[in-house]
Amino acid sequence: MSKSIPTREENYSEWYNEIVKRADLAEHSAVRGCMVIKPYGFAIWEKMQRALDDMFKATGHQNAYFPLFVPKSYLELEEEHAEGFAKECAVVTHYRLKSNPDGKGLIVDENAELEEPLVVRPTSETVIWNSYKNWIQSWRDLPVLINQWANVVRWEMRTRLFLRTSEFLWQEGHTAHATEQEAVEETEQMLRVYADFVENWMAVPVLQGLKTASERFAGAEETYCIEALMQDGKALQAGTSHFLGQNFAKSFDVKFVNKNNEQEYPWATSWGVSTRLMGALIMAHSDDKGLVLPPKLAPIQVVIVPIFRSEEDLAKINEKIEPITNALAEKGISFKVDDDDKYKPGYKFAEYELKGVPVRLAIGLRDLENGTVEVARRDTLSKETMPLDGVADHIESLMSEIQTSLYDRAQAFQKANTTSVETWDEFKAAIEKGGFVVAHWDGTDETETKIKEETKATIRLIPLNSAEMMGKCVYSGNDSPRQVVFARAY
RNA sequence: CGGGGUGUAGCGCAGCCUGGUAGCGCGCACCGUUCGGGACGGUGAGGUCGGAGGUUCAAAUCCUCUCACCCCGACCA
Repeated sequence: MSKSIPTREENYSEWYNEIVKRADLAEHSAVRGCMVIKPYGFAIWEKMQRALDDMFKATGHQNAYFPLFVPKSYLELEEEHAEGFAKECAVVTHYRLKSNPDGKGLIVDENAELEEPLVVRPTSETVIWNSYKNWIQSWRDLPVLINQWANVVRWEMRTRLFLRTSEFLWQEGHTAHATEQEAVEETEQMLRVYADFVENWMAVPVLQGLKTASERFAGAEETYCIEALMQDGKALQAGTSHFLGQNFAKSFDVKFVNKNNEQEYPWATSWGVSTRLMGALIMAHSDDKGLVLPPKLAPIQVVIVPIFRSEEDLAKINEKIEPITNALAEKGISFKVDDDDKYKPGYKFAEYELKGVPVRLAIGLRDLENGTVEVARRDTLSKETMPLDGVADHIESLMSEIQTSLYDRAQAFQKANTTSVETWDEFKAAIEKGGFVVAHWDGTDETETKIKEETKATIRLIPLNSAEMMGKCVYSGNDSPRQVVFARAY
């Protein structure tokens, strides 16, 4: 194992790949486009899941589970949805193998073809609405507020660990409401939940807004999104929340009887975030020494490295460590004492920096004499020696300080890399430089496409609640009612 | 799917051009000395050379096919 990883400056994507590998987050599997999430990486995902799940429950949702397989005929029912996902579906056509009569191994049993092919879910709107048909009859059955944690498959041409894999883990919320207004409110509420999570747990600031028609989820009336800015100046869609109108209700013939005994189609939403958030987390905070994790999502918040020569030294040091770990445990702060004698302290320091552990304590014989301990912060790489007394309290406040500091740093970066432009030349220069570019757009697909072709920049979002501000489209010069946010994106 | 590249020990690589007993560094195991920013010495284990087929007395090396991964594009959370 070489000591250093490429710097962000040298090669950003290689830096990213190395962090994922070296911090033990994930690795490529033998299956094309799929990844193995390793225990340390999965521990972070589990923390994300826990926080999000609590937030979903707090907003009245319940978890359920729907099948992995979607009958092809279901997928076909909502036309735009079908068209949007058709190109990337894995399809199951047979249900049995048999031994190869011409040699060794197994072959598909041609006598075991399914009457109807099953699609491995790229998303679950269709199976779920097929169930909702039975669940929803009266206005009293509404709203239906369901979430599921699941894996989905989208057969991607080019994959990157966490950012885009053929199979990925996510949650998908699927709700049904009696009125359009209620569904829109749900859509917006869940977007705020996502923004809250990403900002307050991941310490990554996001922009919130609406997607343009071309970027909209297949089958949605409106797609809301949160967008985060990565350190290389590219945008990353971190979560989406869709207002689905009555499209799926109509396609699956789901109706309810309202208070006036009239048949109505319910209004739908769906919303999701995925293991892609892991990519956002990595790219938002990490540095050339490795991963940097916000305390709220770090599997190990504090690592304690005793510095010792003999077993006797270690025993003496452990006497001092024990009160600290007891106090940390009481405060609910996770820790690890690494007294492995195989590696030297310097090696351990580098290793835990690579893994992004927010705080490191080092304590040796010198400290025993002085009644001190060395406290190091991963985010600033700063160290201080402080008295043993009160160190747990200090760590507790460090946790929130680091959490806040990471957010502030990311927000300052976002601010510094958001440019407002008026002219096409300014626009091209700003896109080339990277970051979010705020500009007027005439609202046409044609202009959006032209801009994408010429600069590779896409409209990341139309900011929510932005005041009308007349101007001229940066590309066409036509009238534009408001500014939108452009960027090159992942 | 197009263009470029890479597959040889757990990891990183040399060897291939010019066919002839498979090597180096790191890691791993054991022993000793070390231990406050990636320690050192000694001994040792570990490889159907990505896979299949072909040429040849002989293939990591030459030929064909195939699979996987990486980088750059088109598609996408």
